[in-house]
Amino acid sequence: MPNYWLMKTEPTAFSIHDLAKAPKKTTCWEGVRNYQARNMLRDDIKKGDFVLFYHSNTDEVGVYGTAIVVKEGYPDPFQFDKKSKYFDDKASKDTPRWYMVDIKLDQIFQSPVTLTEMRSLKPLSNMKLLQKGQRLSVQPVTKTEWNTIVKIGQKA
DNA sequence: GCCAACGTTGGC
DNA sequence: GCCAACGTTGGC
Repeated sequence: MPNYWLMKTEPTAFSIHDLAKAPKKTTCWEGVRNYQARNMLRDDIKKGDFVLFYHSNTDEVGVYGTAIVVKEGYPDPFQFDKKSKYFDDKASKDTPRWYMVDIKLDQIFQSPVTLTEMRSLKPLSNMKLLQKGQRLSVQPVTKTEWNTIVKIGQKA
């Protein structure tokens, strides 16, 4: 049984359209530097799991499409790269601190399911994303939440 | 650009 | 282990 997740990105840094243009429409999800999110990337997110692709910090905030996990948690190499902004001198190859997964584009929605719209939907009333102060860039999503959003995204 | 909410750091 | 200071996230 696959699980469902939501991943946030700032589209100025990496958007779903960038993912569409990437080789094999696949990218590694580097740069997550939060322990809770790290634990999910390392332990919980499995190959074949589904991802809601969310744009934050933009004019129209919301879910822009879906992706599939094609590679499970492995050490984020940028933590070892002194030139990277994600470099972490407390991490070593023997004891990596940060992890990432690879995801592949599934579909881009006809039009995004906006945060405003999501707030108005009953089945999403308990969704983590909509709770106050929720900043996690990787979050679990229930199957119901997934189905609700994807249905609207596809229809729109 | 503002600012509330949250996470991390570091002195004690 | 406490907590103030600081940095970051992210909606608006």
